[in-house]
Amino acid sequence: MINFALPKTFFNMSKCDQCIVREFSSLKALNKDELLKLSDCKTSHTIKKGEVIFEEGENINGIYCVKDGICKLTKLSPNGKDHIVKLIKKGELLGQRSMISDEPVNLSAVALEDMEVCFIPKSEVMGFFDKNNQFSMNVMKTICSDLKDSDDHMVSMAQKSVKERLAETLIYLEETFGKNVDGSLVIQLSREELSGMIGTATESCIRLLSDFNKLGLIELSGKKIVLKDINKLKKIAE
Amino acid sequence: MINFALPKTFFNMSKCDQCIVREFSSLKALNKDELLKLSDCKTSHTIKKGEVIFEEGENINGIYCVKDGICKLTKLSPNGKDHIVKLIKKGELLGQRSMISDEPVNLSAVALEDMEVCFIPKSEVMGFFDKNNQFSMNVMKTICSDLKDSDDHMVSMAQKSVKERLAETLIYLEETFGKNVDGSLVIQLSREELSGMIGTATESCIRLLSDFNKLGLIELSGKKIVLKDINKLKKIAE
DNA sequence: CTAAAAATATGATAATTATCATATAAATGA
DNA sequence: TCATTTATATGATAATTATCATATTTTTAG
Repeated sequence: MINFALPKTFFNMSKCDQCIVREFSSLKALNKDELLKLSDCKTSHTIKKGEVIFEEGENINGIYCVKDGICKLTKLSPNGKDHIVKLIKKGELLGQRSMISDEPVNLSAVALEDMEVCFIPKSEVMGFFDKNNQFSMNVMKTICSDLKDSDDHMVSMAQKSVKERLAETLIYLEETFGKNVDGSLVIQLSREELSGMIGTATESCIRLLSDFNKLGLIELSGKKIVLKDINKLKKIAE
Repeated sequence: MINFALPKTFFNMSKCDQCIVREFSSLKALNKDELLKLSDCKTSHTIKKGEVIFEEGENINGIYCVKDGICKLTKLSPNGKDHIVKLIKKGELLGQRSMISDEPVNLSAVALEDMEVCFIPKSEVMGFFDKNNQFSMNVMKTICSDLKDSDDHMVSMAQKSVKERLAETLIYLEETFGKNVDGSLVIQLSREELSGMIGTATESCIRLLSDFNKLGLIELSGKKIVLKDINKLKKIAE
């Protein structure tokens, strides 16, 4: 997305019907009138890398539409570590479950890159829910998909070794977020974050990355990770 | 529930508006007319302990309402072990996610006790969906609750030790399914099943149960497990 | 640009967990 | 009933993973 660094006021004025990422989410079911209403009530926000969009336990009273950038959804475990439950990229919505359950969010959202997000108040979304069947069906399908992913993920966490989980996660990152021209993963997580995704100590994660590197499965240069042998990685991940 | 071992035909005739477990599920939103329609199209089934209701990958084309008994929802991991993702008791519905996503089920359902279940065809449920807003909202909230549970569960699996997970699971079993007059857990899982819930080798699970027993946290007698010191167990589970 | 802080890396060691072997107890079926 | 299978239990050992210590590299702030 080209951003000419327009002043925030203008950005706030931007119309949802011209927003391309809308097409990637449940919002694609909204008609012109609904989109106009949406434009009026939404607020746009710039989030800097590392900033928190919302925190576990908070009442956010609406949903966020990610216009640009990537964020992590984390949950603090009693052992003091943040587990990364999910990564969210542009086009996706945040806070749907919380809104429907009428509960505080159970995950924190933290920007991994600079982000542009729009906040849509609950009242507005619930209105679409009542009147637009396709919209509510879309939301429902998204949450169902999240549930399936989460169940699958749970089984991986419970049944696979750390090595298997690391291989699986590296493949997931490449498949979901792609690679740069030099072949390196577009999404750059710190070793600590990667550990927080696979559920392991940071040192163990670093050690396994070194092993993969020595075995020629990946290539490490600074923060960059290149997957060199996806087939072998897939075999490890099973 | 008292069951006089009525012939199956009579059982099939039973009316949904007189079914008490309906009140525990999303179906409570249905009105009299809808319940009559439901009675006509549902089929009732007796499932013996150990029998499979549906299997991962199957297209079930409807949902099951659990009238009596408990079943496990499992997913086969590449390591050959069945992971128990969730336990389902009477009053709950099965197969909602699959129906909404219009996908095969991603979990298998196996009876842990003799069960009575009713099958409701997809066409019927989807009709309620369109016409009864409260019903679809109930389903949505159930799935949202499942998603939250699954995310929480995922973090436990990823971040907690086997000992912590075992303590957590024992408490969950007592809180969810209750205890007998002698104080033992109502739900009786084999050691292998318990291992499949916490994601560990059966021997490790047995060993930890022995440890808990020796520490006076639980009492083992045959298949029976009595939680003797819930506070300490909770502390272990964190 | 440089000092300080943070992230990454690796070694040494301890703790956890899995695996294999084997014994005992319980459940099942003819 | 008894034999046979299956489940539970425990020991010995190996493999995995975490923890602590300490370099080294990279990033950040002044």
